[in-house]
Amino acid sequence: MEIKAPRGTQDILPKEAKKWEYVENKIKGICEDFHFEEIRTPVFEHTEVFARGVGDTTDIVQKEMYTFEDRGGRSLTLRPEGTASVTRAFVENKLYGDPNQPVKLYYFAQMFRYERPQQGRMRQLNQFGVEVLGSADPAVDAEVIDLAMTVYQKLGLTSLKLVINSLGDTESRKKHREALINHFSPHKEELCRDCQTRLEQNPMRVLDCKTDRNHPAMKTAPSILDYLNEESSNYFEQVKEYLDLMNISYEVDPNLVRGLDYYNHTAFEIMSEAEGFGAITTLAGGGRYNGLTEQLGGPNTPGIGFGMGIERLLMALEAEKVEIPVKDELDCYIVSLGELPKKEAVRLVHELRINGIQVDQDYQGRKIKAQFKAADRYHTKFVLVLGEDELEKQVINVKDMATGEQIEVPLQQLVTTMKEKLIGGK
RNA sequence: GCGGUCGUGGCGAAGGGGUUAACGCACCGGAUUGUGGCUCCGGCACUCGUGGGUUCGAUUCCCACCGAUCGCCCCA
Repeated sequence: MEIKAPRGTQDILPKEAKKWEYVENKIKGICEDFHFEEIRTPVFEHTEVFARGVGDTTDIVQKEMYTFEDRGGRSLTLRPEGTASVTRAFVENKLYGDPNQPVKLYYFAQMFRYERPQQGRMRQLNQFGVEVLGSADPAVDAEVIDLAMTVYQKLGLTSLKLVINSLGDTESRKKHREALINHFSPHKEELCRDCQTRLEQNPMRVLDCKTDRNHPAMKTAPSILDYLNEESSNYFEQVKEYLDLMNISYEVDPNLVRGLDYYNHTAFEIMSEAEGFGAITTLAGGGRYNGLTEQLGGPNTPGIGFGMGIERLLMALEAEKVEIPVKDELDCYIVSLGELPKKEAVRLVHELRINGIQVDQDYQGRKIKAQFKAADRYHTKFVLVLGEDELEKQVINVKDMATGEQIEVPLQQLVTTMKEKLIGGK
């Protein structure tokens, strides 16, 4: 075993890929119901898109990016998340000028983060995400949260927890920041090393530190909710009101901070509470980012979105033992015996297929018994047996694998007969 | 980036310094000149993760590396 997939990457084999396909289709249908449209952006961007967008002090930018130089000396980065890319595309393509506002977008995309892999944490991961740009209506915040919750619920998950918080606007955050620094500075030496640097760079993130969660200063730390100015506070109240109207239950956690710099106002996270889910519980996270378009050189446009891990979604479905319906059947399989019948089989397979009938045949030189076994493994509905005798009579034996019944059909009528049988059987 | 556990055929899994590496599943062939799901018989590991060391001899002992897995940090 010499060549292996790079660390933190995985192959999605057909059996698993069917589940992905099911989940993706289901989600796309929900996006259509919510009137979101798909956007596809490049896998890599200029590094500054993320450095400026996501924020220099974040873990993602500081230690998790796949950054490389291309042959022209440009610094490029494989996207670690979706919001910065979509916002860049929004600005670059002047979607703010589109008469249809807000612009409601969704994406399925691979993300890349250089981390130590473990279950539910890959270096190449898949996210579904949405971004709404161009509206500062709190009903949009509620809509976006509703979309995420709807996805999980329609897929069959029940053990979910929605946690929300408000990070306030710039003014509120500034005041809160000062309060935090004043509050924690006397205890600085007692905090963990990470928190000591966080205190300087992004004091808010001290709040969701797990190492220091039991430090007495944590409990008395100033809550952002007490520092929201009237506008921010009203905004948050309205978001909650809309959630209430839709009967979406949530928990307010003033320590929910989110790791990325661009967030303000609404922040939220959806977690799984399913048994046996391991250490990782976050299924999706998102929030509002009203200043981001400006940082990426566009006009000031409000935005909100979330990212949802597909790997984790599938894990959650498994943890809750939700059955994913996958098709594992084959309409027809031609068993041929001998040289001439094999030639005729090749022709027949082609003919059936161009008539929209699913069919396969043996390519391993198997004996008849083994061909039947193969057909059985494929869960074939009808096996079509063609030997020298049939060929001479210009007929083929059609065997219904469920009942064991076998009938003789003239080759010329095979397509029509099979069409009838398959439509009737569905 | 840090710590624990692990690495034998396609899969699951025994073994243990000595030369033929159990067993089960799957697969292929036969019993049944051309018909699946049962039964029986037979076949199926030039590198026991990779590299180095100890030894007359290593898959088995030691070291390093790689990978997987669980946890920490952080997040999707």
